[in-house]
Amino acid sequence: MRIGELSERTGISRRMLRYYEETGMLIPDRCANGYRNYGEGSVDKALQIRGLLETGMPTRVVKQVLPCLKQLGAIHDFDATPETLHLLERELDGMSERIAIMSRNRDAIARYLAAVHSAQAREPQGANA
DNA sequence: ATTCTTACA
DNA sequence: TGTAAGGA
Repeated sequence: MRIGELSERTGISRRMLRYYEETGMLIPDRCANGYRNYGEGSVDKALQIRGLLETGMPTRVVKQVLPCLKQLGAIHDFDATPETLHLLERELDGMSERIAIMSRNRDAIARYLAAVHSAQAREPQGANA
């Protein structure tokens, strides 16, 4: 399939799909006319890449770790290099740290919202902006 | 109509 | 990341 179809099927912009290729995370083959030609497996791969990227993992790491992951994010590669293993250990720490930060902000926002709701419940007339 | 590359905002 | 330019 060409880039347009993959984009529609994954919700990932054409721009980002080309970026995935540029960074070596998802490399399609080319048709005679120069158009990118993606295989069916590209749908899952693209989604997997986006998921990893959203955890804050840098593209260079995603590129290196992609062949060690399975569709849903489960590990299936038992012969990962020692370097990759170490890289993953560092990523795990980074992810934990980001999760901690997000948790703090989530709680802060939840408390703020609870306070607002509580105020509204007691002062229904509040005609603010 | 769709894609391609390069480059700028 | 989006968008524009200039081609195929």
